[in-house]
Amino acid sequence: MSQKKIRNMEEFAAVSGISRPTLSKYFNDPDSVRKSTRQRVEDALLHYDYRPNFYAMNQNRRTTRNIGIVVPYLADPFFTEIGRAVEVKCIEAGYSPILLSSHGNPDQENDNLEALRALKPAGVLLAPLGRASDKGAITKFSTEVPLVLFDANIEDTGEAFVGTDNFQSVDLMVEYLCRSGQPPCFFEMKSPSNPNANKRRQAYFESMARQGHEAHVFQAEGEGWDFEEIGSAEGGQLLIDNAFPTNTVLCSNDRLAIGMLAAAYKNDIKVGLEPDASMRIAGHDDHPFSKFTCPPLTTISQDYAAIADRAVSTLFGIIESDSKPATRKESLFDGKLVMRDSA
Amino acid sequence: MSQKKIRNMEEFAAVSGISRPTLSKYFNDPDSVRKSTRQRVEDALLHYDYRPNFYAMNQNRRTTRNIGIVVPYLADPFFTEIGRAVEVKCIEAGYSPILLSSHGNPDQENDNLEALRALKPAGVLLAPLGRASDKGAITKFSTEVPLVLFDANIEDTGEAFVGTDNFQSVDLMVEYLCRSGQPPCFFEMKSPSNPNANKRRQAYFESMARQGHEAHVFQAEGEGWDFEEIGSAEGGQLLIDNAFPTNTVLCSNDRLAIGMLAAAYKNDIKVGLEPDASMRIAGHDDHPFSKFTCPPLTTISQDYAAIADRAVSTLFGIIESDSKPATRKESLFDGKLVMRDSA
DNA sequence: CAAATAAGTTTACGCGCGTAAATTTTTATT
DNA sequence: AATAAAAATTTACGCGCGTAAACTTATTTG
Repeated sequence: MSQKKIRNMEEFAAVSGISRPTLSKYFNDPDSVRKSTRQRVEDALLHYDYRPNFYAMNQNRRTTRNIGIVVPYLADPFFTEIGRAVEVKCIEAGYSPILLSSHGNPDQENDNLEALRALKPAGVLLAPLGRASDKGAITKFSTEVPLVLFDANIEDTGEAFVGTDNFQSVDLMVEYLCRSGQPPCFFEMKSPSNPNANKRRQAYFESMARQGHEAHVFQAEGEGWDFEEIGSAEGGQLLIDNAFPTNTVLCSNDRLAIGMLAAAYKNDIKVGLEPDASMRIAGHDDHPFSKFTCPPLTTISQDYAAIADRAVSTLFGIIESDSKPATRKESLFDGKLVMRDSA
Repeated sequence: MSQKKIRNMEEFAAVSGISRPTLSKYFNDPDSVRKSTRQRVEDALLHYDYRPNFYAMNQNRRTTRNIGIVVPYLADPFFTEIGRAVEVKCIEAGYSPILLSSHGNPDQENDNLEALRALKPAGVLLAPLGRASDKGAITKFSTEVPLVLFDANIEDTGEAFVGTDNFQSVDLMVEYLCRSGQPPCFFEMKSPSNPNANKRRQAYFESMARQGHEAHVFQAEGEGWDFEEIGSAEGGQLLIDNAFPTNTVLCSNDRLAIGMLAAAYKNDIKVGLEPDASMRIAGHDDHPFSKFTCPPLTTISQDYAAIADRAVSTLFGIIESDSKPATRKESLFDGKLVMRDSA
């Protein structure tokens, strides 16, 4: 590495013996120059410490190579993991992802979109808060930037949606629970922020009807994203009160189930498949912690990899064709049953 | 909001009746212009949709208002929360934080610093991976950008370090455990990536000596960040083998403890303070999940808020004085004992 | 090997804003 | 009201790079 500090592309052109416009082409897309030229540039890069100025670079570009990724709540490891999966796909495609969290707050969600707008991103992948989301703001944003939703759907918003088929996944779970023991009750939040919750309730009803069982839905009060706390407090009370008409509870998501399991343990209510257990509890999402609950949680795993892959490839399809698709496409992937010990 | 689209500051100057240099001053620091002028700008902003171009703005600035925040592993809610706390402090101070995760990978840590370097940030707050970190790269980075370390210390690297006083916190826990029952054994990973682990082991030795008890350290094989898995597999085996000479185990961190609790449950080893319990297990960090383990985990809570506050204010002190401190300062905050049911 | 095509070079302009210097206007002080 | 000080305006330049047009050189093709 030479001592000489390269101040700009002009200087790098001088020392490398390659014209500035060609260097500019190279940095925008190394494959857009001849192989021998690419090699010469890369040799020079080994000798001189130069990188194009990020700000000057993006100023005049029609479109940057930045991709915004917005998740509703990064402190939830489920979103950390799916966010990361999306991030990796973007990097692989040669883009620069920027991961933001809305922290469960619709104002923050809008702030995130505003911040991204300033970065003039090539596209944005958004897992919206759901009910609390400012649909108008998102729709407006979508007119300016290619937008693909994932995880949670908002009708007619964004160019496409990618997520899990809740009807398939819940049916899979209900079918399993009915086959292996008493039919499940359904436990969820009364005003779920996430639209998947509504789909899952509806799927539960339909599936129970198909199985010829009566549906029983229990709804917890409480707002926000402290699902474990709500599951523990309200789900626990239902357990203590013996309020569930069957011995099996399907929770709308793993975090509620995790709270409920903690409450069951605390109240000496044994959960699981063993003969001395009095309850079965199941969840949905295969949260990273579900392996380590007591007992380990039977749940549905979402196909992270497939969702991330499809979301990203859909967005890049739009970006690279430079045209919005005629129809808004929804891609749903199947969940898989993860059988552990809790149900 | 007027229909007319404002394309740049020039146009906004024309419609608002304020000169462009004054607008430029305003956008750099609203308090640098007269109150009446500020009001006129803000009135105009209500009528016209204009924001300075992010890229053009940062191109010629001596220093941007971007702050980099790097945490080792965002899928660990502990880091998500402390990262968020730091982020909020930066926003309050009028800066733009950018949160990045190293995903447990030193190459990624270097990539993150490289990416930040391109953004010419005013400063960076780094929670390093620890042992695996590329100390040379971080030190070099530190010569170019004001750098404050937090959570995990690397000797002589960065302008300052802010974290928890492991000697105080571990002593607090050991003292409590000894007072309330049998003295603790110590369970940790053999090659801990995080330097806090080494401090905690040493603190355990010293504290046990002070209490007049023999120290017993058990080390799990295994690399990486799958702490729960390691705690469950190796800690569980130790439980089954009855390898611990006392009935009390202090885990180096909560995530190991969470895994160990899961293994104890699976093997019908009752953990807790009740008469029929055969083991006590404690952790360190007050991981967001520790409230929901079975039984709830007795642990040490770190003072997130104080650490975030001090780390940010230290960095801003350096940025605003535009001079590196003569001596590298280390700020350590006390941990608090969180008594739950596991020990 | 000539013609056709692809790739690189030269030259030149502009993006949107930071910033400096000289000047004018507004506000504060006596 | 006269003066000093502060703030805003006018004018002007440059940052580092994208990009376009005209031209030259290298590579491919038959």
